[in-house]
Amino acid sequence: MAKYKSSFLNEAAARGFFYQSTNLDAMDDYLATPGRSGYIGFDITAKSLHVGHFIPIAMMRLFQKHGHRPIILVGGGTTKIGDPSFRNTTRPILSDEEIATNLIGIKKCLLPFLRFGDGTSDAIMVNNADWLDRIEYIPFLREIGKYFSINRMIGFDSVKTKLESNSSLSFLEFNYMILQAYDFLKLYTDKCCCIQFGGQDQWGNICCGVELIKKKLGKEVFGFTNPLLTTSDGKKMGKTANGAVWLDQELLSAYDFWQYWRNVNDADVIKLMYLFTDIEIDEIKKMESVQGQEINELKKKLADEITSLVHGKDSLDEIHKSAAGMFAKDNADLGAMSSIPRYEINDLSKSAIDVLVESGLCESRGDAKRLLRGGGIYADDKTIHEDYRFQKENFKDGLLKFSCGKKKHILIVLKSK
RNA sequence: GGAGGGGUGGCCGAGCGGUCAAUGGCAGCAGACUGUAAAUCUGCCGACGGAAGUCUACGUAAGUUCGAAUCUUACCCCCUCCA
Repeated sequence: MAKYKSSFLNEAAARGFFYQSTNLDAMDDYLATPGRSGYIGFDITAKSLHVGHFIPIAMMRLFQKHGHRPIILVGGGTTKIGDPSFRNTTRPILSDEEIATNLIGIKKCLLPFLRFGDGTSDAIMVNNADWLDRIEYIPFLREIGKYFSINRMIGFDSVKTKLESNSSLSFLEFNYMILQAYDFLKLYTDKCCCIQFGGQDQWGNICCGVELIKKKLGKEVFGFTNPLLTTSDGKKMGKTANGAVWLDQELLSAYDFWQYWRNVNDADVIKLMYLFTDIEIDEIKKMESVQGQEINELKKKLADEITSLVHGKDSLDEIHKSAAGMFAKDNADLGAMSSIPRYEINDLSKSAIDVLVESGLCESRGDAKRLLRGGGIYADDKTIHEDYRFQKENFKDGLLKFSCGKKKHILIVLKSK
């Protein structure tokens, strides 16, 4: 039944992580023995990872689960250049300080997913600034640059797209793939790392590394890419009203994180179960037949699984309480909903508009007015208008639920003077 | 270095002296329908103001005009071709 000799590949393929790879048979043989090393690179352009990074992370987790050693390469060096692949805008170049701060945040994001340490399958983290920062131009060109064919490089889709889109590709950016290839070479020689993982957009860059090692050392190493994480209607996943779905609690609360998964498209639920939960494959298979409204239960399960992985199991209880209170409208206990943002007022004469703007529920006064006129603002689930006045008797235990649309809520706290 | 084409709101993309806060599309937000889903339909979509209106915006800076996103000049940036 098993398609591959390697248990890792079997599970990775079954769960939907496989997009394409170099010499699959040889890689399968290689991975059939535990204790192998594979790496994934992250650019450190922000201080947290987000859902866009989730597939590679989940896959490294799987890699580790099957007894291999994940190497997380952070691009302290390459972030100073910016990967131009498939992008039409040049990435902003970050300062050394920003990169250093981001590095810490990223490590923090990875801790729940991977076991770091010194054992054979323990993850390690390396920073390519350690070698890239010290490169000397002429020796580098002579030792590495000579293996790259410009003719070939401009043929890569990642580059071609950029060239055809009427945007310029600077020589700086053009070097990105060479440096990434060099990373692979470096990890191969230093850490005996024979596999590079990445998103499908990294294919060109990954192949460069595989080829470099082949040409320079005559050794075969492997590349493996994941499909891009998209929703069933073809959009990129990972955006909420507030922006990206960050893994860092400070950038996105556990409650909002849970809500994100609770609200995914019906058609994506099963796919996400396979990719991001630890639920056994056979068990997920049984869920595939669930239809209609029942899917909501699966979504809750999905949200629970992923949230407890990222933010800890303990966060769930509180999230469930808040969610039930906000959506089931039983208004049981506003006081218990600590996941819902609060905003204090001490003056009942304050206008609804002021509160909406100051609490962050609306972006500007104009925005607040538009929503009020359009009937999109609710106090205690009843539509309110611009002339709304706060009244003491509307507060329950000093709390009043204020909502923008059906999903964004805050609790107004009445502070008695 | 030379010749030509361009830089417009989150993105794409019209406009080419007044009626332009700027057509249209995408994205976004809200409403209806639902299941805290999708699709669909409706409305909104620079800021401030109750409103009249005011301010800020069409690469940057000066200028011509009663009046400029639209014309002129300089500068910056991008693209294409030539060197």
